[in-house]
Amino acid sequence: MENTERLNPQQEQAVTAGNGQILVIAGPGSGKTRVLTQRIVYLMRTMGIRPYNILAVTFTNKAAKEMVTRIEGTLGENVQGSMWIGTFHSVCARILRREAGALPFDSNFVIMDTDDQQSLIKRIIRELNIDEKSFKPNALHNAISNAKNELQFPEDFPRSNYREETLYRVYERYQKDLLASNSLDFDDLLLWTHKLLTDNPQIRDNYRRRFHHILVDEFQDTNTVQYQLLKLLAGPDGNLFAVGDEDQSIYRWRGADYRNILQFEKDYPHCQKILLEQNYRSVQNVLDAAGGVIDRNKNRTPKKLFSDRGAGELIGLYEAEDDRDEARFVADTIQRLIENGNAKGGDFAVLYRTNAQSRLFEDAFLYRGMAYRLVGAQRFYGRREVKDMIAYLRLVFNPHDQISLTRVINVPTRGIGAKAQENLNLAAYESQKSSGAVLLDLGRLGPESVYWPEMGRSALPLADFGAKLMGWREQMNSDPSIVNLMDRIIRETGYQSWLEADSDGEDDRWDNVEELRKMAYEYEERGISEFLQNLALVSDQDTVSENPDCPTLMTLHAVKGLEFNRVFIIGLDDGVLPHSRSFDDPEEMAEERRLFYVGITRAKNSLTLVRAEQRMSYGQTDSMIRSRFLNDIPQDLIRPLNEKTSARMNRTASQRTSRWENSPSWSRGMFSAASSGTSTYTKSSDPIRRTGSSITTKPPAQKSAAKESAETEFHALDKVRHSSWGEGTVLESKIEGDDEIVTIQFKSVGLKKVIAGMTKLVKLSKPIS
DNA sequence: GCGTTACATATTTTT
DNA sequence: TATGTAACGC
Repeated sequence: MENTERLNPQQEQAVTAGNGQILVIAGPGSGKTRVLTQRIVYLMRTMGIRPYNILAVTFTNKAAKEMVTRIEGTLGENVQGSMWIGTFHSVCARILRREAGALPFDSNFVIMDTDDQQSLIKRIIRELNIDEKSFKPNALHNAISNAKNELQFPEDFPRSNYREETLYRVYERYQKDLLASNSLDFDDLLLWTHKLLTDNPQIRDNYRRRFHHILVDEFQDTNTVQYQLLKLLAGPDGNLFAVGDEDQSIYRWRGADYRNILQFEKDYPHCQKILLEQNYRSVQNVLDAAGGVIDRNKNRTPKKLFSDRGAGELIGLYEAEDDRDEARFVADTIQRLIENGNAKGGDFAVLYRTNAQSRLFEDAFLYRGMAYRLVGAQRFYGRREVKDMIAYLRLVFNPHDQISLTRVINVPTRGIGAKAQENLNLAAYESQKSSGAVLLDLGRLGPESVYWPEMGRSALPLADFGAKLMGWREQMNSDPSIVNLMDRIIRETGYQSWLEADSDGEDDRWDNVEELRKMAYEYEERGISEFLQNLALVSDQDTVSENPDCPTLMTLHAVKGLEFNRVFIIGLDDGVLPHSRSFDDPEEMAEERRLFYVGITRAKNSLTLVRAEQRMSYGQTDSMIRSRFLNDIPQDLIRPLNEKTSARMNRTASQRTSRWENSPSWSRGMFSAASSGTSTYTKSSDPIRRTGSSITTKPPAQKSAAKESAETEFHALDKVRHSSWGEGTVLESKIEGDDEIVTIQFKSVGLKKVIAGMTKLVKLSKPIS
């Protein structure tokens, strides 16, 4: 985003708005982050607010980090210690740990992630003898999550029919089990904080007094609890600065409700509403296309995005014969532009509705030997091997953690099967202890343990594992190093060789464990407790390089907040882009539209839309009709790409597939509504979930090409002086948007990132000694 | 326990 | 198609 220029009048108005409630509707690319950070700077510099009195809430760690970087870069002072900037979840976790005295759990609670929740629910279903056919774990999980988002504890949950009664029983048990392991799930963090602040007015008032100014990012994505929390913290007359955009709300299915924006205006009738419509990212054609699509939605603040970047190219539209042709077209186009020297790999993003769509594109890129980056569904922390190691550490830290125990008790397999676990759990239940406690008893006393006889044949392997667990606990207590503990666990369980033997074809699984080991290393000083506490709240995006020099493949959801020079949106077919699951619900259709809108507005200079007449889904070829959303783009902005590309493609013999080689007339005109209108649309285009790596760059050989188009003023190893942090050495400097972000190792305060130009940064001619 | 097979099931995933 | 898993037999 530009930043050397002055704020535009609306931005200025937002930044310098006085006290009270401010609602900033920030269109895509309108300098939202800048307004937010400048606002904080303004509060501190001009209004004299202490950082201690400011709370800024975001949805992602990345956004929080970015804000810290920018604020510190601008102010030239450290605010991280005093100002609270973080995600809803991390802020709540922090509050809960501070106030645990008033809560039914310990301050060192552990946060369960989605997988943990899922397996816990599965176990409960089995234990309560509930019919697994009519109550799917996923559905139950959703029901519980929704209940929590709507501020319902089990006792508040409706029980007016059999179904609800069953849900209630699972929910109640689920909550009980979580507390028994001193664990909270993501939703609990918000729910318990809400309860804490509601039940304890004096605690609530403490926080109200502290947070004079509350700022929220991505306000359209708040759910009920989150919005209620904000209101609790701000109070009826508080200073609440909310930035959002109804049009970019794409997480409805997770409880997000963009109508909180409307609600905000009702709840705070005196609020100031400011509209940011000037776009600094895209050319006007892209914005007009986006406007055409989004204007059809109701319940929104009408906006007219404008840009001074010129009209730019027309929006390309390619109607492929089938999905392979679709991938082929995109890969060829990208390859051509790169080879011509007209673009760099990093300029491109290929966006799609569902992860399954990435497959053909991966094939196409691999076939051409082109590097690409896949931002995938499978998260780093969701990987089995990573989760296993975390579960081990959690179990050592807290042997009563039943969920972790269940996860690793027989991984790698050590002769503790279903029967043995049953015995163990039963004995625990009967003696009113946790399974972990019984296990430790067996480990310590062996055959002398009172539990030994009832374990039957499984006594030995159980005692053996118990003894190991005991050893690890001793290790943890005598040696604070997490890495040493991890290494010992790996050694004594033979985890590495088991993993390597077990993983068929997947070569990078051990790498993931090593990656976790690295992360643990960073926590050596803070200790295992903090490591475990933070683990679930850390997103893996933080560990990934920002701009690789290659095209990125990702879902429309994942691209939110990013921008690319050239964007391809693929799969513009009814049933894929408005996804067929959304057909019967107008709200869902509106969200599909927003999703498309978000995709379009990622493009800075060039946007190409692609669809396919036929697609393969579940081994079946379906005829598709063009997405209804295409009709909402002003038609004079669209340039059909078919004929041209067809001519070129016929010359590229080596890349043909036999399929379209013989195809009679695959090249269609721009609007093939007539031909496709006759085709039958068969419903299922539901894709399959890919289990891939979270964020992968392939082929690895081309992974880390060092580039940076624009020239940086500072370079690695430059010695510099900063107005308040003193002297330091530049480690890295790179252009992000229009900012130059300089990473500096300061003698006084260590590693910091600074925005050149925002702060006085003087190059020292002579090296500092 | 482990390996096989049959079977249903298949958006999106900030924390 | 392709994947995760439940059920079965060794």
